[in-house]
Amino acid sequence: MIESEESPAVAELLKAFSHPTRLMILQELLAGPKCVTDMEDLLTARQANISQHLAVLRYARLVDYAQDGALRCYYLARPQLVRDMLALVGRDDPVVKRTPEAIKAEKERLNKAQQTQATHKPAKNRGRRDKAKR
Amino acid sequence: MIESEESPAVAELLKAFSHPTRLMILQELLAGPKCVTDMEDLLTARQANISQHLAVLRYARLVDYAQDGALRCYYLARPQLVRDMLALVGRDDPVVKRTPEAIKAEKERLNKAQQTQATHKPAKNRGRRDKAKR
DNA sequence: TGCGAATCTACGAATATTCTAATATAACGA
DNA sequence: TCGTTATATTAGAATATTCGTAGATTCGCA
Repeated sequence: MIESEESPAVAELLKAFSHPTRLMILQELLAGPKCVTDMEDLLTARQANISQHLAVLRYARLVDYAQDGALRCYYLARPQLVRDMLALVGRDDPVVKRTPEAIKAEKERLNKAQQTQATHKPAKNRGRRDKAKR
Repeated sequence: MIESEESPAVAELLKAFSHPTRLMILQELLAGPKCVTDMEDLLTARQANISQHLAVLRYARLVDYAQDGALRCYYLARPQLVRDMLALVGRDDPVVKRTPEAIKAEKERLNKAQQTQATHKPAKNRGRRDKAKR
C-alpha cells in the first residue's frame, strides 16, 4: 500500500529505472561490478552521457561505487530490487479484457462487501453525482 | 534478461508507472474498477488531467475500460503486473555498501569463472586500456 | 612536477512531459 | 431535440529530461 505522500518518492525511483540506457547499465551491473569504461564498450553511448546516467542511478540509490585508483567500480546498491524489477518488466503478463457486465457485477459485489464491513466511507454516491440525482 | 532492442519498450512501460498520479490511479484500480469521476474525488487532480494520465496508462496496456452508458469503468488490464510492481517499489530493500577490496576480489572471481567457461569474450582488457599499458 | 587516463560537471540546444483552460464528443433522459 | 453529465482532446505555457561539447578533476606514474 503506497500512501499518497510517498507516491512522489516511489515515482522518482521508477523514473530512475525508466530509460533504456539506465536499464542496460543496471543489467550489466547485475553480472558484476564494472567501471565506466567497461560500460562504454558495452553500451553505444558516450562516456559523459554514461556518467550522467550513473549520477541519476546514484541519486536514486540504485548504484554506488568503490574507487580503485583512477577507476570507479560501480555496483548495485540494492541488487535484489534491481533483479526483481528486471524480472518483473521482462515478464509477459496476460492482458485481461472485461465486459461491461462483468465490471458491473464486480462493482455490486464490492459495494456489498463494503457495506457489511462498514469500512471507511460507504460512499454510495457523492459530489457532483448527488446533485445529478436531485 | 532484457535484450538491448527491447530495452526501449521496457523503459516505456516503466515510464507509464513513473508518475505520482498514475501510481495512485493504479493503486485505486487494484481495489476494483472505477470511473473517472470516482478518481476525481479520490485524487486531487482535474478531470482533464486524469483523463490524460489514463490515456498514458491505456497506451501502456496497463488499464482498459468498459463503457457503461455515459460512464467509462476503468480496470487493470494486467492486474498481477501492477500488484507486483506496487509491492516491489513499496518494499524496503537493504542498501549494500561494498569496499574496494571486496569489489576487486569479486572481479577476480568473475574473471576466473569466465575463463574456465570460455563464454563470450575473455576480455582481459581491450580498447583504450590496451594502449595505456604499452 | 607534469602527463595521460578515467571520470565528472557545466552549459546549452533539442525534445518530452505535465498541467490548465477551453472546447469537443457521446450518452441519456425530459 | 435539448440540456446535462461524463469524459476526451486540443492548444499553449511551464518545466523537466536528454545529450553533446567542452572543460574540470583526480589518480598513478615517469
